[in-house]
Amino acid sequence: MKQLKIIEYKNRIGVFGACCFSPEQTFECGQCFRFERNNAGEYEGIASSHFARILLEGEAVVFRDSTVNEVRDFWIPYLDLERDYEKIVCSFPENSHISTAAHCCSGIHILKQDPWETLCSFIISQNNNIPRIKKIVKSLCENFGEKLDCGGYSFPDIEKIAAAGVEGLSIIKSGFRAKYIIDAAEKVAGGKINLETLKLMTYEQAKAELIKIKGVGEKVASCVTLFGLGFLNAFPVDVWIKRVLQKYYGEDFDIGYFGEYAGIAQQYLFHYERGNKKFRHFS
DNA sequence: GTCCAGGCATGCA
DNA sequence: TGCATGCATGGA
Repeated sequence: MKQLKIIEYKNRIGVFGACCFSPEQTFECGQCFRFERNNAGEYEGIASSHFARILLEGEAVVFRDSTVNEVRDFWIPYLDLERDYEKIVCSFPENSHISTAAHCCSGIHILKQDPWETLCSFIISQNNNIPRIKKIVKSLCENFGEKLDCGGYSFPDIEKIAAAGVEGLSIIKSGFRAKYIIDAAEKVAGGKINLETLKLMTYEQAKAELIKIKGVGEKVASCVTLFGLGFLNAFPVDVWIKRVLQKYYGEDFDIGYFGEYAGIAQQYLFHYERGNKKFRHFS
């Protein structure tokens, strides 16, 4: 655990002492869908019903338009700023592909997102591309969320989505995923699945519960446990990760290879592999 | 027009 | 259990 210092100055709030945090890498690596880079080079967006503008200034993680309380109680946990990521990177197997990826993507933090928001977002992510996932999530919030002082919208309540039904949801154009979102909302709103209780289970138990929801399989469930429930050992395997594993680790890859922080390794590999493709594309 | 996108449900062997 | 196919939508 890192000891952080919060300092307020010129209507900004600076957090000092965090380890290896890059807003760009953290918000561009596909784990959340509501943050964008603005003209000032800050990352701005909404998580649940909290708005922030986030940037780096020297050693500090700086927040504009926030209060000290909000930074301390919401954003520091959300951005996982107290965790010692350097120590975790050192725990990965040396001289492997993960070393390169980790070095390159060392600014990624695993966000502690709201479980319901994460569940919805990753149901939407299936067989979809990131720009359109963002578009659909935005539409979901604008149509069913609450308007906030910043001008944006909160992520919608479970009950509001459950009440909308499949037909009501058609406005967001999520296609065949609408029925999955509604099934998730009904199961959670109806108490069949308690998302907070999942945090107290083992990773395997929590995942098994999530897979009871229609449209939630191994991959989506892994993402929800990793980004929404705090299981850093979760290792979501999607098309990109499959490619990486085959390329660098062979067919007989053992899922336990990266240990208790496999999810962090997964994000390094995912972001690194996607970055490589982009690079090739432009070269 | 065709292909593809942080998958999953379904049907069939 | 393992594999093929359809699925809504929109950008390249």
